[in-house]
Amino acid sequence: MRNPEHPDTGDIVLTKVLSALADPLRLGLVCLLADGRERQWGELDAPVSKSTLSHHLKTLRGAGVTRTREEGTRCYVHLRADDLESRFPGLLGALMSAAPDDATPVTLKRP
Amino acid sequence: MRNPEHPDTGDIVLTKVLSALADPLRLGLVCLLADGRERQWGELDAPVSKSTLSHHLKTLRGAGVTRTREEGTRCYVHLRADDLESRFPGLLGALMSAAPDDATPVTLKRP
DNA sequence: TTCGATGTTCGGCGAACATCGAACAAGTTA
DNA sequence: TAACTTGTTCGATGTTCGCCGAACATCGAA
Repeated sequence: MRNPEHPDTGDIVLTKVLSALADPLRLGLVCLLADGRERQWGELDAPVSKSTLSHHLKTLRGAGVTRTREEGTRCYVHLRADDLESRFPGLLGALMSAAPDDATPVTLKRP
Repeated sequence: MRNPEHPDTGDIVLTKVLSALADPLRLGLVCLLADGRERQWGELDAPVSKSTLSHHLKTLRGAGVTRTREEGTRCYVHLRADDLESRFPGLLGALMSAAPDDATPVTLKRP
């Protein structure tokens, strides 16, 4: 992730957001991040390989759903809740209240 | 459409709805239907072939977004707004307020 | 400087998808 | 009955997607 590409808030495209959230695993990631806390890659316990997880996080990032911050070799990710709320008012809340049923559960590795 | 398959309201899956709505053309169809009126297929003016339109409408139907009714050789389609609202409160409204920017415009033939 | 940890990118695979034209099925109408 | 209208289904084609392992790049620590 040499150049983490994050779309500006105004450039977030609805269909891309929907595509990003249409995958159960990515929806699970968003559910986990919905508490607003920033997480490090390594904390995330998802049932896919490292490279696949990287791809999914890239997809979320490219759609404007999450924002990634680098610190040394580590990456931290958090939900762009405020940006999404201002671009698509009410959408995130509506999704989160129904999402847990369909999302692939993503948890945190033991502290 | 020998057997129009419509999922029960309780069986509507969020990720399928999001997938269905992640396509600009299908989003455009939903925008057109958002006024709650029932439309006949022939009324829909979309920039794709007949068979492709049929496929898209089948996708929406299968996801539980629309409901199709047959009458003779004609088919009428309408948005399952109430069902979606009860299953995912607020979702449709949040989508519709931002959708027109990204959706492929679908209009009605000769008004 | 060498090693280990952390992510990214690449190549490849099978599955799913979007699209079209053509053929088909089922009613309506002449 | 024959012709027309309406929508579905069937191949075929090219694209995208999700997934993996392997190779690579980068940084911090020993």
